[in-house]
Amino acid sequence: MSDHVEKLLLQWSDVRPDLDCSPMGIIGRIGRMEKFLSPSVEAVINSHGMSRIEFDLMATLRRANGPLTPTELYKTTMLSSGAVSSKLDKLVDRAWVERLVNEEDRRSCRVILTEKGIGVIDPAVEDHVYNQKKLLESLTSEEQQTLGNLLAKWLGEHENQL
Amino acid sequence: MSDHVEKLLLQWSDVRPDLDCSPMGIIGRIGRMEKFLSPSVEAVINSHGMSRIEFDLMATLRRANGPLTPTELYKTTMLSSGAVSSKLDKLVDRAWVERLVNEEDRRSCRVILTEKGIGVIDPAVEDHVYNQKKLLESLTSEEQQTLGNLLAKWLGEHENQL
DNA sequence: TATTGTTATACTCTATAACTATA
DNA sequence: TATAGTTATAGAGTATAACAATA
Repeated sequence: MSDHVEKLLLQWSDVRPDLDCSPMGIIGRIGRMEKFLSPSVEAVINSHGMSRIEFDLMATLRRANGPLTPTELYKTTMLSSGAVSSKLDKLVDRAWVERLVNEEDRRSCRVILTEKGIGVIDPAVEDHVYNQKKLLESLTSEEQQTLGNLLAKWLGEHENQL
Repeated sequence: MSDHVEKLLLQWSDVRPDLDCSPMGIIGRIGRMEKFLSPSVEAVINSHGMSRIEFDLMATLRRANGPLTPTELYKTTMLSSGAVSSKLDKLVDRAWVERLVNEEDRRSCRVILTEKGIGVIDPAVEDHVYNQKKLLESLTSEEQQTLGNLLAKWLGEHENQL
């Protein structure tokens, strides 16, 4: 069973035999796997009445198990500060999160999930994880382990370059 | 050296010990690796005076080594037909590609790279591949091989579900 | 009637920076 | 003067479907 990128590499070796295109084999496939995964992940999340970004914010708050500032939120989610602000507005509208005044530094605030918000994000995360599990079933659990470790190794070195 | 997703999994196991979040370890990392790779890939491509989408279209034409219809282009690049149409307009403006009339089916056309276009895409691809190679250097060539094979296996089964 | 490609629309996301209120 | 967060703006991409020309 060959994939799209394999055909692409064959074409390149015909047209530009002087070029070693093997790095495309990995980076091209990472991008392609992302493109295949996204619609499924998005669909599950949307079925819980939220966008993927809103899910990321709520899930970040949930697993932090306590208040976070908008700055902490945009740094861990890799979003811009502006994006976090406007998304928080919409989550506050739905009473899924609250902004608490920070008495120690009144420029800042602390964002928390409401009880209602926890009631929304918990089943969403459960569905999300179940969906992810199904999506990976075409690899054995050993292959999944290996894949996860290789990605973790790469990320460990690149994230720490920041 | 631990990565961001590992910390995230630890947090989940604290807050929701009932949930097996290990699938996040792979899908989360795929998305995160993509987010780290993109800016670098984009920067190299932009330095050749084109957007990533324009690069994808030009590279697709280059390795096809002959004319393609807009339909073939949007299917292989996973873009919408509308996106391809408007991007082709801009590439035609720069005289990097041409639309040839298809005498056999006058609804359709055949898109080709001009000599000028080939002169632009070839060095861009060379730079792109070199950049990708550098980006992967934190993995050994054996690890790269394993990673590519695992991704290819997953994609081979999912792409063929279409 | 179906298909190819183009065009138009509205929507989302992004990046940037101006702005406010505090420190 | 610097920082935290909000707000406003413009640009790029996407999805959708209406549309014209042709089959």
